[in-house]
Amino acid sequence: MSKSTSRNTTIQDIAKELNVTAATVSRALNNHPRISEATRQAVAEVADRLNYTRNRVASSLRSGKTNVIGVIIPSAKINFFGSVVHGIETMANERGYNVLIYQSNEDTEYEKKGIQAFLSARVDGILASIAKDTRDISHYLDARDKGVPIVFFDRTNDDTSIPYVVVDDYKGGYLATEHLINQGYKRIAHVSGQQHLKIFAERLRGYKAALKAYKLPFEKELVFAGNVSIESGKEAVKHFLSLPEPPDAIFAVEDFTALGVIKELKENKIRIPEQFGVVGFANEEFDEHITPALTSVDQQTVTMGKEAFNLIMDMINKKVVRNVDNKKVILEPLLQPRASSQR
Amino acid sequence: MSKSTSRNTTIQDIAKELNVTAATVSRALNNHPRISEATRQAVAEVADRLNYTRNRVASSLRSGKTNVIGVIIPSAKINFFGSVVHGIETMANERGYNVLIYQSNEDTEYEKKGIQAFLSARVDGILASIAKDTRDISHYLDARDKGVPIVFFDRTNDDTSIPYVVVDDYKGGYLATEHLINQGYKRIAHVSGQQHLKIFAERLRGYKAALKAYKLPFEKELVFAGNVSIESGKEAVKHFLSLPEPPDAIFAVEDFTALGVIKELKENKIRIPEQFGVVGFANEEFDEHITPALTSVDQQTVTMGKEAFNLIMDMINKKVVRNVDNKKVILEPLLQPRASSQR
DNA sequence: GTGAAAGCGCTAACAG
DNA sequence: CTGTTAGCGCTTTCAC
Repeated sequence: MSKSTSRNTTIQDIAKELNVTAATVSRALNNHPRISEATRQAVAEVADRLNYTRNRVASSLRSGKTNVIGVIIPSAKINFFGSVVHGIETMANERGYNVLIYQSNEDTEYEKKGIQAFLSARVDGILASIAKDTRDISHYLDARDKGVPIVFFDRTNDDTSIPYVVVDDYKGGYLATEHLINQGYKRIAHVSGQQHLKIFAERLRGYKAALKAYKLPFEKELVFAGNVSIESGKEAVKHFLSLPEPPDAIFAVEDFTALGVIKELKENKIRIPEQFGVVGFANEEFDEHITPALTSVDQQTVTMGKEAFNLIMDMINKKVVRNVDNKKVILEPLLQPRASSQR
Repeated sequence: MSKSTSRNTTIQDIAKELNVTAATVSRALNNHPRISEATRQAVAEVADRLNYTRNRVASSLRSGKTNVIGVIIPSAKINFFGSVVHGIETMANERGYNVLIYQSNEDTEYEKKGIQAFLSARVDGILASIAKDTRDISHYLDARDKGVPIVFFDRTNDDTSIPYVVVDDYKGGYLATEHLINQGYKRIAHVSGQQHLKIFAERLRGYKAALKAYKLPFEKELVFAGNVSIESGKEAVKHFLSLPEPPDAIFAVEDFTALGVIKELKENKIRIPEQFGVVGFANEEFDEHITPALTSVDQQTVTMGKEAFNLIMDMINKKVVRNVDNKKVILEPLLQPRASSQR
C-alpha cells in the first residue's frame, strides 16, 4: 500500500494567503459577530480552495470542549440499544456532536474502563445504561464529580442526583394486564424478571395493581420467577399447566420470555388466543412475524435516545453536573395489540 | 443542578510534586523504555493520588494520533450493523482505540457530512458500509487522499484501491440454491435485490452457477426483481404462482424478502416445506422463531467487524492509505438449515 | 473589526 | 536516565 500524503492546511495558511492573522481567520470561520462580511467571505473562499478542514483536536484543547458525547451500552448487538443509539446519534448529528460508543458487556469492570476512556477523551457528557451486574455506581459518581454530566437511560438506579430517561414500566405492566382482563381472560399469570432490576420489579408492580383495580385476586403461585429468556418462558408454562387451577393468560416480563411461553403452549396444543392469551414487553422486531403475532408493549426506544441526548445537552449548556432540578423523563409505554391476546 | 468542579490535574502537577519535569512524567506514564523503575513507580503513585487522567486531546494534538476510528453505517437500528459494530468495538477496546459512530441513513449527503466530521476529528481511520444510493464514492477517495486509511465492510464497490471485508455472497447464493436442489426441489426461483449493489448481484450469480452445476435450466421468468422488503417477497410469490409452470422453491435475496414469501405462500395455503421450499439470507434473529423456521445463510457479522478493524489497524501501523497489496477479507457464508426447506 | 500574545496539555528532538 | 526547548493548531483575552 502506498504512503500517506502531506500535512493538512491550517488557519495559518489561510491567514498568510489573505495577509491577516490566524485570529481573524478563526473568528471568520466561527461566525464571530464582530467580523466584516468581506473577510468572512474571503476566508471561506480560501478555506474552500485550500481544502481546509478544521482541526477539532486543537480547538478542543484550547476551548476545553470536545463536542463529543460518550455512550455506554451493554452491547451493540442488542436490538434495543441499537435503536436507542440511533436516536442519540440522530440528535447529535443535528447539533454538531460526535458520538463515541463503548460496550460494557454487562460487566462492571468494562464499565469502569469505558468511563476512564471517556474521561481521557474529555467527552462533554456521558449517556449510559447500567450493566446488569452493577449495583454500586460510584464509578459514575466519580466521573460526575470530575465535572462530566451524566444521564442514564433505561437501566437506571435509585440515586436521584443523576437525571434519567426511562419508559414507565409500572404503567406498561398495568396496561398489559388490563388488556388481558378486557379481552375476557380470567386467571392471568406473570413470568417475572430479576427483581433487583427496577424495570422488572416495576412491571410486576403494574401487574398487581391492574389485578387489584379490576378486583381480581393476586395469587402467588401465578407469578413464576423467570430470568428473561426463552427457556424461562417454557418452564413457566410447564409450571402453570401443572397447577390444579391453571391460568388462561400470561403477561411475560419481556418478549423472549413470551416467545418461550408461546412455543411451550403450542407444544401442548393449546390454542392462542382462543384458549390462552399472551402479552410480552419490548415490541421486538420478531413480534409481528411469529404465529400468532405477539401483543407487546413498545418502549419508544428511538425517542428514549433523543430525550437522553436532550437532557445531556441541557446540562452541558447550563454547565451543571448534579441533578438538583430532579430532572427525568418518563416515556409512555405503548400497547401494541396483536393476535396473541385478542379474541 | 449544581456547578461543575475544578480543573483536572496535569502532568505538570505531578512533575512539581516530584521535582522532575513534565517530560519525565510523560515518559513514565507511557512506559518509555529508558526510564528508571523508581521514577515510574513514584509517578504512578502520585498520579493515582492526585486522581490524574491523561488528556488525550492534548496528546493527540502533539502526536498527530487520536486513537479513534470512525465507523459509518446506514443505521444503528439495523440488526446487522449493530452486530458488526459489536465486533469492531470489541477489538477496538482490546487495542485501546475509541470508536466514533455516524449514521448515513442510506443518504450520500449524510455520508459526506460523516466523513467531514471524521476528518475534523482527525480519526486514525474510517470503517464504512456504503449507503444504498451512493454510486460515486469520490468523497471516500478524497478522505483517503487526505491521508486517512479507509476499509469498507459488507457494502463495497468496484474500486480496488480500498481494502474491504465481505461475506462471499456468490458462494452464499450457491449454497442456498444447492441446498434446495439437494432437498429435491425441481423448479427453483429467485427473488433478487437491487443489482447495482454488488452483494445482491453476486447472490444471483451464485444461484445461476448452482443451477448450472446441477444441470438445471436457468429460466428468466423464475427471477423476480425485488427491492429487499417483505412486500417484494409477497409480490414475487403472486407473480410466480401466476406462471403456467410455477416453481416449487424460492431462494430469496435476504430474510425480509423470504419472510414476505412465506407469508404469501401461507396466504395461498401452500404447505412449507412439503409443497414449497424457502431459503433466505442474513440469518436474522427472527428466522428461528417464525413458523416454519427459516433456513438462511449466516454472514458472520461479528467476525466481519473484527476483521475490518484488523485491516484498518494494519494500515494505520504501516502508515499506508492505498491498498497496493490488494488486501481483502472474504468470509465464508454459513448455511443454517431450518424447517422451511427440509423435507 | 482586527492584531498581538499567550497558552490549552502534552510529546519529541536534542542534549548531556 | 532525565532536563530543556519547542510546538502541535487553535481560541481567547486584551489592546487599538
